[in-house]
Amino acid sequence: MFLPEGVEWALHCGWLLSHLEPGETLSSRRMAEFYGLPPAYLSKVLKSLVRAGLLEAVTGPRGGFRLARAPEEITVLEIVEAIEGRSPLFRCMEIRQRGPAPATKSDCLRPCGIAAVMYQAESAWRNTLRETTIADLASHASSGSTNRARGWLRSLPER
Amino acid sequence: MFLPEGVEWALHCGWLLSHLEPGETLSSRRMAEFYGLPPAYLSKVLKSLVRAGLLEAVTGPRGGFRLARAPEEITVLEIVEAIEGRSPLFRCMEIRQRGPAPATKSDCLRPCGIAAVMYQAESAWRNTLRETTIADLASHASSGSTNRARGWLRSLPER
DNA sequence: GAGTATTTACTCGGATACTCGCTGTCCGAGTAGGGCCGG
DNA sequence: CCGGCCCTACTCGGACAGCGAGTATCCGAGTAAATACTC
Repeated sequence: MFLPEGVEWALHCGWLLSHLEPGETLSSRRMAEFYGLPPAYLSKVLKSLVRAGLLEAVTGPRGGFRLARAPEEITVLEIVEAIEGRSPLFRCMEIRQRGPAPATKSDCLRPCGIAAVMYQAESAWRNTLRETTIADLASHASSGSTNRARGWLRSLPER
Repeated sequence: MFLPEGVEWALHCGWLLSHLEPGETLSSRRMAEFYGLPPAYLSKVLKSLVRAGLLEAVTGPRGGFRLARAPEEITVLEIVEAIEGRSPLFRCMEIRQRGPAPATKSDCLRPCGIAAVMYQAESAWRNTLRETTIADLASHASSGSTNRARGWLRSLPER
């Protein structure tokens, strides 16, 4: 059971978009080229980010995507949830209520110990992802990676 | 993207097996009956736990499963990994090495910031699951649940 | 030369196939106990 | 009544279908810029 591959793509693209000048956009086609990804599917992934309000899309020539907010205001968790969905990793099916000796209604007011542990672990996972923003990714990236991205962006046909 | 449903089943069955007397076993059929689960598929799930060394299986009449270790020595994480696999939730495809401006070998000695965050979050998730054992689940369970399980176990045809 | 209508090329957006893993099921090998037969 | 043999019933174990989410792709609507034409 893996996270969708699009999550990784979305995070990398978010990082790349944070290196644009204000107001500038970058097309899905360019990003797919930079990372060697299938353009059509990447477009689908980025569309999810637009729906979630994390990216803004500009149609037409010289159009593309840009961050809808400042990089400091976009967390890794938001991007993950935009692609993967807000549904919990662990879904309690309440099997304790089934069978010949089902749990009573009063017992089920609180989640069972198993669900509690799973929810707690998932909360730890989400909290870690929430503590990192796109800006953090950019500031902690190696200078080599940053220079490569900026250089490639400048090499694109201007305007 | 959900965790396999078998994870929940395995955890509940582990909890139930911890209520057996030493040396006693409980068949897959009985457990499926108790939780209202498809017997064949539950058997498949429990088989994974045997492969992982968490459960012991006894074939033949009056056979079944029992915990391979003391409940205090079996963590929730071990059960999850036995079903779901030891592979990480996030799998870095190293897309930074692809495209027209690939990352250099020296840059890739360390994981990129994105992979680092994902691994850190996953580590937090696993650590939480590792801190809880089957014995903890049993001790924190409501008295109602415990009594229901014990009572049902005693109601089974003896020997 | 300047303004304008047209063409063009490029973008995102939604609707449509394909693949693989989780879900679900089945039947076979093996065993422990119970029953039957003989002494 | 007692011992041994056989048989049955029940268990786990591995191999075989079905479905849904993720993967991948295509074409259409819309737009901004560049172009060509007219005045």
